[in-house]
Amino acid sequence: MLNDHTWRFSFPGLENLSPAVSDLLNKQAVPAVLKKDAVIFGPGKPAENLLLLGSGTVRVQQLSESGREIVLYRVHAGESCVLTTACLLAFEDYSAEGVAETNVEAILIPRDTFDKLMAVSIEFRAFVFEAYSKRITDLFMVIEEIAFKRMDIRVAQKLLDFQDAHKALHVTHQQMALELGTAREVVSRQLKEFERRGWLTLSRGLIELRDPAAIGRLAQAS
Amino acid sequence: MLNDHTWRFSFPGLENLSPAVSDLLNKQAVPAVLKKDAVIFGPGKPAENLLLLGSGTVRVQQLSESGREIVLYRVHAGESCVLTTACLLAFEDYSAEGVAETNVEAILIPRDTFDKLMAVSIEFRAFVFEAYSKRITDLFMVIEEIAFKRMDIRVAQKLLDFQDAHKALHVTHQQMALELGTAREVVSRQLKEFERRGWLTLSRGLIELRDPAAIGRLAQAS
DNA sequence: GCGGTTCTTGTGACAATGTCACAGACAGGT
DNA sequence: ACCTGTCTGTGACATTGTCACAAGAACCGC
Repeated sequence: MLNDHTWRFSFPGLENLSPAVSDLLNKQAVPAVLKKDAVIFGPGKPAENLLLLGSGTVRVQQLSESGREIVLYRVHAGESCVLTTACLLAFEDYSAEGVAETNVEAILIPRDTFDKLMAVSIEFRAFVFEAYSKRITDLFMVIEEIAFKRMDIRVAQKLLDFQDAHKALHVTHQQMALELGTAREVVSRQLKEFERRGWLTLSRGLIELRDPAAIGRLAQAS
Repeated sequence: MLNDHTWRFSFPGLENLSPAVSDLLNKQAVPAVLKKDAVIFGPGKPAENLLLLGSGTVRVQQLSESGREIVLYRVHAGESCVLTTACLLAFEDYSAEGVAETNVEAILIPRDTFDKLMAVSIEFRAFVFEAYSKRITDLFMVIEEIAFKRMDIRVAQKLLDFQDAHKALHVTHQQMALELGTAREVVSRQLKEFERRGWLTLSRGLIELRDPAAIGRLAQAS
């Protein structure tokens, strides 16, 4: 599916390119496949290409010295991973990394092609700037959450966000803690408290929501 | 100083523009002066221009519903404030705002001139992308700090960062708390503890460092 | 099955941080 | 001096983070 030029239909932001630009993109872009859990960029791994995701998701997370982590945001199909070009281009050492959360089909755009596209296409520029804006607002939201929001509310929100079609979550407490940037014990305690209230039931690697409405009411609380 | 075209010498990132590009910039850029404490952008204040700071600083901060705040980063002379164009261009409601921390001399670049410059100048593109990268890494560092670092260490670091030539800080505890995204009482307690150890002396609106070396040792601690 | 191993979860004790309610201290104006 | 608003100090308590450790559950080889 990625070796012809149909892949670009996955990118709503790139629909209105002029034929010449479209052509350039088709000629220079390199399809690639990344395996689940591959580290796409990270401390000491400079990236040379802009990444466009055709399928799958990439998780961007921050590591701390003490071993704790927090998920900053996810890049989904149809979006570009601007960090690979911009953030890693020059700046000081920081410890964010990007990991393929599933198998990923992606398009690599080399640096000079990227630059050419920025020069010739207003649509491409809009596409890139939207990506940047989205990432920055994502980071703002993360900061707001960790700096100002109560942990029980954040746990409740994650439960609702991550539940599947059967109101269940196949995650460990440790994985929840990583999402929230806190310690596993904190998550365990909150979940246990929710279980005590009858809002959910816990088993190994599985959380089943029994009263999503109640959880939702907590998640709404200021 | 801003009504001729000498202002551009303040911007190291814009030194190597070609004459034609330089000319465009000189013709279209609009000098402006912003008073101290002016709100440059914020919730419900869309901005239409890219801002280049000739002098002064702009503080970008996040507000919470509960009234607490945190400083995200500062824009200094010679830098561009990318949020004014990109972040506010479309996205959902968030509550960051930019405030002139001093009187500010700035250059406004209208949206279409900005776009033109992005199209024609590789140097200008590099300038803009560096600005974006810097902001994103700034935000990463803020997240790392508030999520993973101990408060006593963060207070110690701020003391060293903000001290003047006489090892003193003319700030209130409330202002320190805003920098750190915490409550005033927490800062007061930490400072009192430092005073007890003989590291500094406290008086109303003034902190005088007595043993910066000791404070530095704490600031270094993992 | 059985023992060994690893991953996951539970828990208590304690430290660090955040919240709330006040009181007192200080500076400036009148 | 008095009033007023701002700034600082403090105790009590709630929430969150850290540490140490134990118990359960899944998995594997045998």
